[in-house]
Amino acid sequence: MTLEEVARRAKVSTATVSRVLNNLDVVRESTRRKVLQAAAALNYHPNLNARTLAGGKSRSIGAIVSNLSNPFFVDVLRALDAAARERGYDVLIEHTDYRVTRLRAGVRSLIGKRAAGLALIVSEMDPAVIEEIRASGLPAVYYDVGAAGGKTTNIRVRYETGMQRAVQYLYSLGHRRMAFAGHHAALSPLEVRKKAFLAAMKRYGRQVQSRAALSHDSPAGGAQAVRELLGSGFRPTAIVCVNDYMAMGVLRELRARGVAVPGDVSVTGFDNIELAEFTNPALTTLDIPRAAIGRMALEALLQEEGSETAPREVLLDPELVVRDSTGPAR
Amino acid sequence: MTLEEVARRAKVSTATVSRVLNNLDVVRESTRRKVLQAAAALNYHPNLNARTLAGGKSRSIGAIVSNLSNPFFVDVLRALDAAARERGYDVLIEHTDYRVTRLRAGVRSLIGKRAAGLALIVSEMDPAVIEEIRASGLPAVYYDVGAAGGKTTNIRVRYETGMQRAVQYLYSLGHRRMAFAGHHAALSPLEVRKKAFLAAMKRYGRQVQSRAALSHDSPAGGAQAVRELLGSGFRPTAIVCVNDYMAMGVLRELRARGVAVPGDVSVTGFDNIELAEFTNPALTTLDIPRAAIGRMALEALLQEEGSETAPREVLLDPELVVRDSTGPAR
DNA sequence: GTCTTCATTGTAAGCGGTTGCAGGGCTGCT
DNA sequence: AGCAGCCCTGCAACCGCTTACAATGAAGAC
Repeated sequence: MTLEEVARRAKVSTATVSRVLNNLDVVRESTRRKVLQAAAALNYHPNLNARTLAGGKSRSIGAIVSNLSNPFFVDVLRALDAAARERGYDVLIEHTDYRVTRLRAGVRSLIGKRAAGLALIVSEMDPAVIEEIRASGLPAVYYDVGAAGGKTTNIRVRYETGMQRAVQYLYSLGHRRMAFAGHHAALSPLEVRKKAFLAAMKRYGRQVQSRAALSHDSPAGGAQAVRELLGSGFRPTAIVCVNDYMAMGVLRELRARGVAVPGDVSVTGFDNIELAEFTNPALTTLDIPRAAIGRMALEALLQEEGSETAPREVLLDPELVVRDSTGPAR
Repeated sequence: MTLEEVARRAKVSTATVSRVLNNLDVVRESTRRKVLQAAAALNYHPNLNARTLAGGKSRSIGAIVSNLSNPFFVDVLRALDAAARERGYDVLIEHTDYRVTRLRAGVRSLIGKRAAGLALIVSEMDPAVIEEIRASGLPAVYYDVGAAGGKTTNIRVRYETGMQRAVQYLYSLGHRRMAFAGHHAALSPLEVRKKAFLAAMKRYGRQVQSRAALSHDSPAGGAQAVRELLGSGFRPTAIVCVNDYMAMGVLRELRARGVAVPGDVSVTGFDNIELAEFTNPALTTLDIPRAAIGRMALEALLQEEGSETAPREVLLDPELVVRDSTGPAR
């Protein structure tokens, strides 16, 4: 089915059909109905590829996340999607599984599809990719990984602040041996979180001991990290996790080993995903406003388009949410 | 950047550039290099819209799921994506939040983008949508909601079998008062699962009592269902959940009310998502081969394309996975 | 009744690629 | 030297839709 066939059937020109389909009000009501009827009768679906080609602009924005299985990313995505939908855009979702090659491929694909803007909510990054995006001229917003110049907005979370809050809280509960359970990601924010953790530890100097174990971003990875941690002989009284998703595995593994939480070991997460409230015990964590991030990302992208003054940099402070996975050190 | 600019810079025709970019081996090596160099220098990204328009065929397949927050859907999506990627396709992800209007919109969008095929992994459905897809002529695969005719493949899970296994297992543990915690979905498979549960119950006739509570698909919804269930005075010794995702909320709410699992009440889930293993207690559930579903969906779509004989109907049997959330009735 | 104006609709030139067909340059053969 | 034949390229039509501009006809102005 093409525009032309519809036009033929409605006995009008393709231009008119196009006008009707795009709600240009210049069309006479009777003509409009005729066209709509013809389109319906033919089960006509406008070719969106042709549309954006001819129109020059696209109504979709591209979003790339690292891991669709980690609810954090999905939450941001959903907010982004909802906001986009409100403005008449749809979003093309791409995911990388933390691999830079896939990041690059995703970006290329999105640019190739001529997305109206790019949202990179990823932990891995590569300068070349940033440069490629900049050169493409597309408005972009980066979460955590900073990028400068061009139509770029950065949304970042002050992990140092967050980690400090967590560590300080644990310290105040008497914890002096703390471990970090994270995962390898080419760059921030995981690296950042780990560094933030170490920095927070450093403030206490010799008073506290710490140690870090890295695995992959999943509950299984969290469990693995615990095994590594405990296997090493280091006996932490608290484990700070890079995120809630991994923390779920940390909790399970501790339980499996007969370690009571928070009796023997306290555990904290990061992100405050919905599930953090449903673990047993409920997880103490640091809240990041995921919905706001998604919304802001979209705003930023469309604003750039309108060339209004967009906030080039947004900073968010994680809030400590105390639940049941933390308690006084034994 | 357009093909033409690259051509100009490389001092060749657009046809040649196109050939190079598409790896048509007829091009002389030296020319090829020249073109590639020009393209790189210009940070050229082929316009995929123009490409599919001109080429007539697209390299992306569309996938629609009901709820991105429910890991079940994400798991099949990932498998689908991986399989697609292997064949040189990418997948356009659409999600509906269980709303038929969004389903319809998603399908239209996907057809408009001229996806090479459609995978509908959704719980809600509408005959009109099925008809629209059929009329579009696109190969499609449906998970659970059956559709007939056209280039259609159905993948379905024998919920009756699964539910029977769960109920029978619970029955053998002495349970006689069982409840079902599910959620409203316009159609299958939720309705199907509920019906399957009721059917399984019916086999025991008067010997067992049952009751169902419906909320929305989330841990919070599961908690809500428990509140409704217990608030009604019905005191089940076992709660069968429509899926693991909701079961997580069921577990939490029971705990919050001081109900021991499985001491006082046994709980079963459905799907066997990764997290089922990480709940406390670990969840007894019914396994559905999500990865296989994703893979099969893709195979089916591409097979249709090649017009080979594709299995029109695939049936899967859920396996009972016993963990720690079930035990003898009190 | 004639001319201007406005509301509608049509014409046709792209948008950025792909691809069938034609053509130019070389090679090898007689 | 002359010619067939193969490589490699270029030409140009077309994919389906948007949109600037032209054209049509009816209504209003004088």
